[in-house]
Amino acid sequence: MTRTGAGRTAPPRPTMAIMPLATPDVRRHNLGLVLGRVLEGAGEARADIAGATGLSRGAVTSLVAELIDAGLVEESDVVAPAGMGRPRTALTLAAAAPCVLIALLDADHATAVAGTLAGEELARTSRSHGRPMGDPAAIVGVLADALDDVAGRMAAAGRRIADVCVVVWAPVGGTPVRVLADTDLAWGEVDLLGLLRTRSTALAAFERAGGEPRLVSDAEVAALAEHAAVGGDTLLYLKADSGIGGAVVLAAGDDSGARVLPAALGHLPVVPDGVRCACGQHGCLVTVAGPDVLLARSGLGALAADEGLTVALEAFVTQVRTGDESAASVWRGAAREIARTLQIVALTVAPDVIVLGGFVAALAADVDEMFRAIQPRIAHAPVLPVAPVLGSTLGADAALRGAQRDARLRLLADPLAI
Amino acid sequence: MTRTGAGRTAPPRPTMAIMPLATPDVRRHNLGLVLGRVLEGAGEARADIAGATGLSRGAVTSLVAELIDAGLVEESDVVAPAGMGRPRTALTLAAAAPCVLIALLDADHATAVAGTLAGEELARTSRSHGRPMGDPAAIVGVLADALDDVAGRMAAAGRRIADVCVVVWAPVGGTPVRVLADTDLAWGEVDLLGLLRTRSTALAAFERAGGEPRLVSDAEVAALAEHAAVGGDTLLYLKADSGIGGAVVLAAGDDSGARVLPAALGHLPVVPDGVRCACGQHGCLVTVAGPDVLLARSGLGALAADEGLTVALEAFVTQVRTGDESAASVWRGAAREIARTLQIVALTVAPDVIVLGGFVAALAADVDEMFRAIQPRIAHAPVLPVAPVLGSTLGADAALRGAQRDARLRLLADPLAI
DNA sequence: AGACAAAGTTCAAGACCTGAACTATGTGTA
DNA sequence: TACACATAGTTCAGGTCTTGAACTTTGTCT
Repeated sequence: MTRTGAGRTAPPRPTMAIMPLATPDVRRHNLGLVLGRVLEGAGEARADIAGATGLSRGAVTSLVAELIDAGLVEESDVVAPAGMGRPRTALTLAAAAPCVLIALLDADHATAVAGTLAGEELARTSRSHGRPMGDPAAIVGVLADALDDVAGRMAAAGRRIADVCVVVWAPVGGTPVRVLADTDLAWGEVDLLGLLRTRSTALAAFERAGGEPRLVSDAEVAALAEHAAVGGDTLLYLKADSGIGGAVVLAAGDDSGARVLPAALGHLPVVPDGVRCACGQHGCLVTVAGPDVLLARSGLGALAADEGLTVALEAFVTQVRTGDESAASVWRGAAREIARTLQIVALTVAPDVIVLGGFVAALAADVDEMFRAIQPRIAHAPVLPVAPVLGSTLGADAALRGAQRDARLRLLADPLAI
Repeated sequence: MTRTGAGRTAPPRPTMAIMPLATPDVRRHNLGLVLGRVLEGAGEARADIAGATGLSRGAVTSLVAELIDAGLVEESDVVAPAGMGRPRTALTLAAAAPCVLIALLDADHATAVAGTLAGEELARTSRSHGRPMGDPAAIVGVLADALDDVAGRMAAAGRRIADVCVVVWAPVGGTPVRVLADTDLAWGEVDLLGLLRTRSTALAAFERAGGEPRLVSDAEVAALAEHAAVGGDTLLYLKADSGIGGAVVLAAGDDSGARVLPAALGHLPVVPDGVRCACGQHGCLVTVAGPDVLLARSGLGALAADEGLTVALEAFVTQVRTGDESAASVWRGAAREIARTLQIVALTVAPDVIVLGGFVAALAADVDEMFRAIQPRIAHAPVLPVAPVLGSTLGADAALRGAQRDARLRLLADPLAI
């Protein structure tokens, strides 16, 4: 043991980026506010927006006019059913408004989706990539094809591309951001955006035009989608598919200030001196509650090998829900460990809600029960309600919807830049 | 096990409090920006502020004039040593500017401190409260006396009170905020602000004047102070005095958007099926690394009973640092558990820095070493540097300084309301 | 004493929002 | 059919703020 005083040093202080505000910043903010209402509400009129945002009607008139000029908003032909007085003119996202591209890489598919700023899906291409272990290049080729296919259809429809977001089923980090050495996917550290840029003409064109594509992990955007769906200020998300991941969403009042912390929940060492994990630690959550472990213990390993993980996990869930005692017993053990993990994290971030995604969504009630059972006295204080553990209702599209939401929040910060 | 579908429901969605911006909001923001520079910099002139903030010199002139009118800023007589040209007129916080009151309750003292917005200490009163277990009312009386004493001195000096912040050595939460059932302090759930209001004329007067006193836990404000001192975007703070607490600071770019999550690190159940803890769980960190456990194991229990916890812990640290093998052995075990706890939390919030406060600050290098030793392969990816574990350099005043900083950040959001 | 340099002030111009007056466009009733 | 009424949307004067350039102030240097 060393006992030298300071020893190591802290990272450099980030430059105090405190910016002054001027009148144009007000305009930008309010434009985002108005456009957000147009996207959110189903055909709101100017008067509705004024009421909802607190802006004066005069200001809304001017802001909407600017958004219409920018080609983002249209006056809908459909005049809302009025009561008395002049009928309201419903506002909608312009039919030819720029779109958002999401490229998603999950356990066995490469999917590209184009959507409107409001989250409506315009086009989708999904291809099985066969999961060639250890070779990101092959997978990237499949993803690039899907992306270019969707981008081509958008070009044919006369839509510009406002944002590109690449979602990958693995942890992500660093600057510039890249896919990290992942123990589940068996990749090394990969500059996925860089690889994709060389294969996808659409991505290359987007970057040449000054766009800045983003790379995110599926857990963080899925958590964002769950937060939008279920609410709450602080949300803890745990997802189990072929591995276990998670994220914490902290919403600063409104959603636009939301911050997402990716959390490596699957590799939380919850069993001291437990089984050695591929990540190098001992007793990680995946070693006691990982999908492959559950399948092997409940005799579904062969099915997984034949039909794939997704099918096997569905079978497992069915067995548990139909009362198969063997499967139920395996699941009880796993649910206990998941509940313990959630408890540990809950003590450090105090979530208002906990959401389970992936195949555990259907079994969330069990985890909720166990989670409540292990609450310490201190957390039972009446003023601090225990967070409910909910099953995701978003299904497989959670990550996709979250990525779209993420793109939208980003673009609303400066609508005229779209 | 129940398997009913949804089962429980999520908490109500917070009302989307997205506010429109108008020109007065710009003014408020920029006033805070300028006042912040005056507080931060040592006698900066208008031109310096213009350069640092990006505001035009004309705007700074106007903003400073308004702050001077409000009695917050003064032109210092001390003209800075100039080179060429007209000498700069240094700006400082006004000599009679309103002050901030901090009332701090720790393991054995009740302390009240008055400070300027810049953090300079104006008055302090500290009294031993004898720690009468189970009786908050007696302690509150001592704290109220200290607070009123300091407030009286401020009144005599002609200072208004801009903010009152009560810091308590225990977890805090709920709405309205209160001290939670705490296992270390042996209190129940206490409306500390309410109790204090009935005993302290200063607090009652402050509230009558429209002020909103705050109640925070020492760990969260101490974490804020450490963050200000050491930097980084995400900071994980663990503090061990008579108990173990912690907090996570997330700075959204600049410091003013910082968010602090109180974390009950001492009650993280890190040893499954371990010793039963007073909180109701098993194997909490305090049961294996709590100060009283360490003292008992190293034969310092009697000293603690005689001379108090602080003295005994100092003795323990000295023994460890001077190579007493018994103490060192005890500490090695505790340091290992602390490092494991930090590792678990680090996997969920990915801090840039970890800071240890309390008596472990002096032994941080050991924890740092162990923390690095248990990093899994995945975290050794070159793009994700392992967070350094640093010992606090702020000492016993960390919570106090953090509370002052918290008050300042709050007041800078609307300087004219001061 | 006069040139020079930098700090600080003043003010016209422009960007925005508010609030009130005004116009547009329906429904309900006589 | 006509007229009152209610609600949506527009226009515009007034007020708040910042910018940027011209101007004043107050020193040092030659």
